[in-house]
Amino acid sequence: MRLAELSERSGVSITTIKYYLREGLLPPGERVSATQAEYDEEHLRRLRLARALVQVGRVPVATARKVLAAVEDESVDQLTRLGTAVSALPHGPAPSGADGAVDAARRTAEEVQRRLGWRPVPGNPAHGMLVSALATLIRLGYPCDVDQLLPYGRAAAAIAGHEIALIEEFGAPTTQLEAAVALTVLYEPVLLSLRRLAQAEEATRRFGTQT
Amino acid sequence: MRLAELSERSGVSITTIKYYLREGLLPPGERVSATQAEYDEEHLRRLRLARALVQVGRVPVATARKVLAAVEDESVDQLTRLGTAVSALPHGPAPSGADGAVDAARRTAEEVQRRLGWRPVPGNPAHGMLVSALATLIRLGYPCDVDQLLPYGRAAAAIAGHEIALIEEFGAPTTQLEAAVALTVLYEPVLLSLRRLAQAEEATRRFGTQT
DNA sequence: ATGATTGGATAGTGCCACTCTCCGAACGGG
DNA sequence: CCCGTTCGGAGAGTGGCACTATCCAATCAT
Repeated sequence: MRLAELSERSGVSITTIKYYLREGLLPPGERVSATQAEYDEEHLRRLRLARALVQVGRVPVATARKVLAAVEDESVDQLTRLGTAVSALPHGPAPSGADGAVDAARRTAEEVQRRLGWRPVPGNPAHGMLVSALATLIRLGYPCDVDQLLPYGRAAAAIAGHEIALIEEFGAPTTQLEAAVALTVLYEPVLLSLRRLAQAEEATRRFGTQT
Repeated sequence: MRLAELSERSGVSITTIKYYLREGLLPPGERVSATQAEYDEEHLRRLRLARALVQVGRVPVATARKVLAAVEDESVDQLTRLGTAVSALPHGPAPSGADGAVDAARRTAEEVQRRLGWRPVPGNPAHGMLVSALATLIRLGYPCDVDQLLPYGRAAAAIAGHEIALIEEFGAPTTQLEAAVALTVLYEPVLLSLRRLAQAEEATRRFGTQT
């Protein structure tokens, strides 16, 4: 198909697709002549995934390029590709450094992981994200001790189990990786909005009966 | 205290504090002379909360102003203030409109809430956020039927129950509202990073034994 | 008295996701 | 074969946003 059709079927404007091509989010189409290129269903899927990452997942364009590159890199094994792709996703700023709050947060984070029976993964950026968020809570004076966090951890474990099982159902390796990335990013707003809805439900149940 | 001390104790640069004052994130200090103003501990708390919302919660400055204004608006009752504050938080784009995916997403969202026993809250922006995210998943061809979503909903309910109970422990109404906003926003990265850590744990457990 | 500091206002910076505009080559109906 | 249309590509420009650099006059400390 041509650029115009790709644009129509994906709902992404032609100029934006050109921009994505320039930024490497999308591989170039198969050149059929000096000024014409042909795109296939694979391009359409990639474009939709890229669009979802950028718009829904708020992943910066440069980051999305790395993620998609890792998904397609067939030179390494599945688990490494998955790790590379997920590590490239945004994680917020790393903890500032020498700070009492950061030290306390780091200790809490490690204790939580130990209590949940998770093996520590030193290089995981999600760990830095957790420490940074906990340090902020501590600085604001809000409680975030281990007992507070365990319910979150158990909820996360339940969800993750579900997700990994779901991903296993996708056959081809690249399809699995695409699914892993898509589900990791796109279920974030689902989880957060369900949490807010649950909060609203619980708040009205406790604080008031009307409206 | 003076601006300089407020800056030092909060870790926010003087120019940024001035910017926040201009944007209404922080009430002006008490004018002690034509060119001097005095700030108190309340300003420090507000500043730290605003900073956390903007930096960690990625809340736009204009949005943070509305949220903080709702928290301090003592002219209405607690639950309304809470609703206003949380509604002002960012929710991503609303669903596009006339689209088969959006319709299916809306039906799924309502069914999930029904199955979880949550009363439908029509005006809640979190609902739009959920529908929008589900529509994106549907467009990408990933499963997000009711059975997939129920574990997320149950996890969200468990977490929300914990949080509302925690908020009730804060005495003063304004303090409670501040806590509600802070916990809603600042626990988001905590929850998401725990989910990613849980995914990593589960993935290594199933897909490989080393690294 | 006087140099430093303070609070306030205005304009500018840097980043980022697009988007506008132009170009020359190719397609295709007549 | 002709010519208006469409195509892909490339560089510069736009708008939004979170700051930030600079300046100014009043005031404080010595």
